[in-house]
Amino acid sequence: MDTDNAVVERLLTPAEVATIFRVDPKTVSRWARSGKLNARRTLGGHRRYPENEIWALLDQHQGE
Amino acid sequence: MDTDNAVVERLLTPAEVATIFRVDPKTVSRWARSGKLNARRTLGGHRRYPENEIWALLDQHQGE
DNA sequence: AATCATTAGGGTAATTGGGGAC
DNA sequence: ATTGTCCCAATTACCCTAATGA
Repeated sequence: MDTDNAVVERLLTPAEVATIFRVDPKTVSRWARSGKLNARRTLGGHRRYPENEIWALLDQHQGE
Repeated sequence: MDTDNAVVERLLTPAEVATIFRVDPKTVSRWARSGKLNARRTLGGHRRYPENEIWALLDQHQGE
């Protein structure tokens, strides 16, 4: 298994992003819908968020 | 000289697909059973997924 | 042959999306 | 203007056993 260990962007669930920012998961969805947050979709329509983007946004809003 | 380098579709295991979409392997099985995902079968009945299709679906559901 | 991780099933909790409203 | 909460339907996660894969 794992024939080709390509670097795939790791995705976070809405709940995980919500925990990181200390907000409600619904708020995370609002961010995504308003374009503030980039998101992939599962085939069922649930959102998955690129981990590196989340951390980048966290750092970016530091010290404000 | 590339005598017999036919383009063979690379197959991914359920666990690999699950990792890519950040879902449970069972969810991938449900996608296959509902026709959302194309799948081949091992002789024992386990599913294998064409890699190309997986990446295409992941990219396709980008945005919004 | 024997071990151990993975998968297919099926059932039942938990999460998520969407919509609007407060 | 942003966030949290409530509702509902759909999707997904976790539980188990038996079979397959390696």
